[in-house]
Amino acid sequence: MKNNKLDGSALTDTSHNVQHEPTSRVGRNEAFSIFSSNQIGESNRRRVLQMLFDLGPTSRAELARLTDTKRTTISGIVQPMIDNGLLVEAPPSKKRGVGKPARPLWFSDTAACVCSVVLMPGKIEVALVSLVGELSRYHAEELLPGERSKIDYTERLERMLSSVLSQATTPVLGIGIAVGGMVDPDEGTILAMNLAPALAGYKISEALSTRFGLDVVVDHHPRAILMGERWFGVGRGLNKFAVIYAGEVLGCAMYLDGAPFRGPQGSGGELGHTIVDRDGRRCSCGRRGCWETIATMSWLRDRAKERGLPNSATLDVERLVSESAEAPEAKELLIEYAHNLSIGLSNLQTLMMLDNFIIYGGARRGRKVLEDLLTREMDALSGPTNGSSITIMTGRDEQQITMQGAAGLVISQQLAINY
Amino acid sequence: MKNNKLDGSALTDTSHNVQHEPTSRVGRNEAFSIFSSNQIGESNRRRVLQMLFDLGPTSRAELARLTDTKRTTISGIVQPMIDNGLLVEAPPSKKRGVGKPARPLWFSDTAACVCSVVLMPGKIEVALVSLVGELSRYHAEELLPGERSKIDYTERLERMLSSVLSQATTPVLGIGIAVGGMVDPDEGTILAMNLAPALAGYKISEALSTRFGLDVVVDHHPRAILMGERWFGVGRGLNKFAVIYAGEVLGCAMYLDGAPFRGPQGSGGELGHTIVDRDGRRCSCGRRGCWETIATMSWLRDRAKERGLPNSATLDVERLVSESAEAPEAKELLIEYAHNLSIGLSNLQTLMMLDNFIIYGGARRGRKVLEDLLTREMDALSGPTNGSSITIMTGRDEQQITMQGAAGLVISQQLAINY
DNA sequence: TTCTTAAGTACGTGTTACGTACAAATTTAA
DNA sequence: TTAAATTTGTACGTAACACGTACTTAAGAA
Repeated sequence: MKNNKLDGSALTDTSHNVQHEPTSRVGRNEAFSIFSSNQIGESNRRRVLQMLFDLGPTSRAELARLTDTKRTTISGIVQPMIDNGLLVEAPPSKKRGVGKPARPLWFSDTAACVCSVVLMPGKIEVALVSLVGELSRYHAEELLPGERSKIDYTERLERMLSSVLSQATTPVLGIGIAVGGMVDPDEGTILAMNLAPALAGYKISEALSTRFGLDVVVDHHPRAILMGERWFGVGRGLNKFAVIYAGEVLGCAMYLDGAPFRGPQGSGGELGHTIVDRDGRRCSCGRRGCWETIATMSWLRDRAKERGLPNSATLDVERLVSESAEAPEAKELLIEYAHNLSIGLSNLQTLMMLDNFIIYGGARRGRKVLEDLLTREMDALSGPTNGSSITIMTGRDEQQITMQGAAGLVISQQLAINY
Repeated sequence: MKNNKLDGSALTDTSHNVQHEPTSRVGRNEAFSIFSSNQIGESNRRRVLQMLFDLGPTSRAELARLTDTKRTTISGIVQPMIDNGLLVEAPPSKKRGVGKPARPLWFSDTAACVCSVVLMPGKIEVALVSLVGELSRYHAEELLPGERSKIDYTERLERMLSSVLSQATTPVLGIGIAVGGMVDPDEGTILAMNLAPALAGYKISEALSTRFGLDVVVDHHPRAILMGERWFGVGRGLNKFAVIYAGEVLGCAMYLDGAPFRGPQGSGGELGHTIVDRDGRRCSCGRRGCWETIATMSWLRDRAKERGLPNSATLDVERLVSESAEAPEAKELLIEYAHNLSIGLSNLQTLMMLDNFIIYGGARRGRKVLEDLLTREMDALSGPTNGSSITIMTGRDEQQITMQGAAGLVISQQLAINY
């Protein structure tokens, strides 16, 4: 078993990156359970690590205050982690008051890392991500349409992983995989992948965990972005926010009550296929008037063409924004796009009381202008009755956050508080 | 402190129903927390009680198997509860195999009860509900439109409570209140109540817990029904289901991941005001095309009038169903109603992967016929791709389930697993 | 220099579930 | 009728853990 005490003891295990028995996945809705005294320690270790992630470098005394426990309790929890090299004592903070200066604790640079994979129909990316979110050993390969058999993917993926893992200078906590398709995170299986049908049914977790002896966690692309924001982005410390992927399709992932929302077989959060236009156009899913029928990039281009905008076939949100400064027709279309996007966001807000949204996908290129428009449209929809302030944020570098998110999947599993 | 050990020790407290310090409400998303050994016991006691609620009478050995613990552990947890009279050993079950016969444990009839209140604009209901869901000492009073000042409500409520509480023959665990209006369950405050504006801002929890020395839990009507179904109805043991109140308004309450969904200030689940008809009619909330604009009773009557159905002004779903057997126009309207209802349900299913729905409100009177129509419409919307089977159930006696649900609010709070 | 304040540590205590061994109650088979 | 098998429930010592008190260390303030 690797690192199953979460005190960093695995860090002194020199046999890392070779055959191990991966820790078992424990879901949130296990059958009935009873705590044992042994589990207390495990649970509390996880809680402390989660706090550190959420808060940044924090002293023992501060942790004790926040948890309403004694300093001695925190010391007892973190000391083995320090001894094992997972945590280090940072130098005392500059602004000091009276009394002995606190020594903030933080993750050691050399403590551990996660191996991240982004698996897309035409591209495989692999890298190492440190516990502070830094990428290294990044490597990417493209797969041409002619070379997308199952064996093409698996051989290449395993070769890339071997290469990157062998370059790791710190222990690897696990392999996190973001997939551009449908996956079952519980089973670790790829269910379907557009443009790469050969991968349907691929038991990627089992295959790679057997091959490399590491925990393997899989999830789909929007949820990986969600975890990236949660661990290393603006979602750090937030217990409730959503990532909206607004591009050629409309994806959504939600962080609710301190945990990512996952339905059975990783489903759920299909905001793009909720009905917002009862008598609207037929959607690819068979329903009528799904959100996807009125707020995707292809809708935008179609609409631009209808309205006679120039170069509508290659229109993207960035260009639409810049053109909207001059051309009233472009501005009208931009507003309509924002309005249609805001309908989905508003429904999510009305139903789940989510009020922090991070925008990815093609809409991300609308940046501040689209943010402001969306905020205005949302306020108009919610009305003044709803006092809660809605925050719309534009995502950062999508490639980086996805890699970090794949790492976040592993971190989340390791820190998951199951009992 | 009353019953804060949850082992039934309060049951031997002869001073029940008088001044006590109510236990503090602990939310789910507390700040960071650390377990102590003492809290383990509390947590495990709650888990065992929750199991018993969910499973019905169950022996120690069975509980031990289900929790993957030793029988001795379960014995240690339940013995004080038996000693204190909360639980009793039922006679051995009839169907026996080899070995010593098991003694199922179950709640004692005389163990405890909850005082339930249903507070509606024109009506106050009070009763006692036993831990097995039986109502007693039911008492209701109506308030005429002329007598709805705040003092009218509070005096009458306190008098009714005094009367019913004094008739309790078993200790009262707390007072659960279902309110036909907007409430803030965290603060225990009534935010707004249609037709009874005087009650806005009434700190009902504080007032009653001071007056009667009992824990007071408040929530709104749909969530009370949700809890009624969870503890005493078809939702027993379910971790994921929704209650839909489809009447003059459209309400919704969700049980997700083993807990009722509550947004800040008790908000959330406002499915009725999600947009399903982008260019539809203006809703009372200011938005356009909310679900409420196409699936309420008043929509049904308006539509019946438009279609020239007889006695449309007094139409209800029961009559529509019976008329639809003969009159094609009635049948068409019924189908349209079912379709419009199913849009909201379908969106909930698509987004949150909910697939168990319990229908209350006027739509409840459609019973089997409407259930079947809704199931068919939902299947049509989801398409054959979605293999998950959706279950639509018609609620039972709304008055009874609401009282039981108000009791369930208290039970949930007492059993809440916060750590 | 001395006092005050705060951070971190050493060690004994109480709560808890666990493990082993045992008593009790019933069915099955000789 | 009797003995073995099987299952339920209990007694008691063990180990893990957070807690509480008292202590040491390191800084600023008087």
